[in-house]
Amino acid sequence: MVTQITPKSEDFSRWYLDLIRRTELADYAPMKGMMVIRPYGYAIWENIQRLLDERIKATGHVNAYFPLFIPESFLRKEMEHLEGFAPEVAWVTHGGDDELEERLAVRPTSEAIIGFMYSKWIKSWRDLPVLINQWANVVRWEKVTRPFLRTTEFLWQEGHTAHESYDEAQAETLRILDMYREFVETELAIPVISGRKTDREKFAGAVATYAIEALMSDGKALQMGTSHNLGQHFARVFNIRFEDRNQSLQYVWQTSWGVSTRLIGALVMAHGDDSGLVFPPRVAPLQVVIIPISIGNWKENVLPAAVELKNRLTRVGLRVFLDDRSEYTPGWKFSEWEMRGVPLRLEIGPRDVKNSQVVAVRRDRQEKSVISLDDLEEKIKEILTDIQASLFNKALAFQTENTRQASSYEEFKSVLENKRGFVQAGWCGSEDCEARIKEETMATIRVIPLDEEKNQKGKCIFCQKEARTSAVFARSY
RNA sequence: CGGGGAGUGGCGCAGCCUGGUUUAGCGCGCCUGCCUUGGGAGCAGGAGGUCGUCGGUUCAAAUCCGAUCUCCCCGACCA
Repeated sequence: MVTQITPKSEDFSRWYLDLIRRTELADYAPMKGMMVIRPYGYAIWENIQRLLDERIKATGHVNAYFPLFIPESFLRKEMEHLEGFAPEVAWVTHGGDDELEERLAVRPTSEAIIGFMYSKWIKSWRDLPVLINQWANVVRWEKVTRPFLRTTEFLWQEGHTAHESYDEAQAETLRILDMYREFVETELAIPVISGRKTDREKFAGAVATYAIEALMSDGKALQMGTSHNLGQHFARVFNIRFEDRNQSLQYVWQTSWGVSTRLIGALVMAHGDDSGLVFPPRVAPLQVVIIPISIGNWKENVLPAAVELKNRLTRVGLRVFLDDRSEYTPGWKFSEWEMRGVPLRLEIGPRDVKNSQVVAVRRDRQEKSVISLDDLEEKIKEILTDIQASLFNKALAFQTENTRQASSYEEFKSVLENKRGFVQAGWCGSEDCEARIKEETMATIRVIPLDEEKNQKGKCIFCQKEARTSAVFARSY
């Protein structure tokens, strides 16, 4: 028997942890909260990087790299920022045996060091906008960790931009938010809700934080990406000034934004099922696995056709693996690759060779179909496109089903207790109501949707006063 | 960081309460050979563990005591 994973329905959390290790996405490192992203998991990150980097560059940004260490005094310049991150900063106090004059923070995020450099680089309105992104690792000493969702060290991209005006910075903040939404929906096949964070939930040092939030299949929400309008907070403390078109000295307006390896955890939790992982073809480490049916002297009768199959598909740019290991039976391989979430499996045996065909089985629906070798490439691409779309549609249907309106606080509590999911309700805007709701239901305001106008406002779900806006609540990771 | 649970070959576990017949055991996996292969095959043989780590009690510690590291669950904090 093969090591089974805990069924998703039985214990979601254990299912998630079992699956990640069993499928070799990641493994625990011996230090608290740290993990190794193994090749199968890292391949997803590489796909995410490639597909997102294209978009970042297409919107005019360029990549650079800033230091891992940030002097303590830099972090102290923006107090709100420091207070927000202080509890989770790792400090370097020694270089070799010598104690440092000033402690260095291992970056929890790079606003401070980038702000310092921007003050050196920006002098004139002609230098603006500065649109820089970096792919990097950051460290946050979290108390509770979970592979991919929250680890002490994680990989991400962080964009840092500087602009002439508030309006321009705000436009950038929203442009990126929408870029993230489009990226996550198109490539990860995960539908999201875009919106603004409340002051309580916003980034330490930002004027406003926007986020995309998705629903995992256990009904809890996960923040998938954030985009911050930093206003002039960092510009003032790092003295990032430019002479504007009217020859007057101005502080720049900044933004910052990021997505992390957490997205890999989201893929697992949004699409996975009891048989294991289910990856959308666009980011799957492998898109097609070919399994030769090993009967008789299959190495002579079947294998050459399987190799040819692999070559044809590789030639058109697909990520293909031919599992020609003779020590495993076809049945074993079927289960194994299903667990690893490969979107499409092609079976080829003597029967298929004779008929110039392959048997295709899609992971999302476990459906078998026979494909003629004559129109192999087009057919496979077609199926992969369909899998990508149907995964998104399935997730969207789930999100729609699990997004509810609450008209009374009783209903609100009951939904969060029994069904979870997103709950839309009126909110008066008071932090007190927000805090009390969290205390009583464990739910937080995930976002205030961007298109507030369209939402029914009515009364605050908690205090019954006139609602200032509609908000989306959920229990979250 | 508080409350609870847990660390025993790669994985899942038993043994611990009541220290010594345990040469630390079982299932899966792994290695070798044969035989199989259209949904996780079978047989035979074999390798692999100073019981998380450090210290203490004892003639004797996987077992009792202390510390520490790590993981999991529930809270407080967070991409």
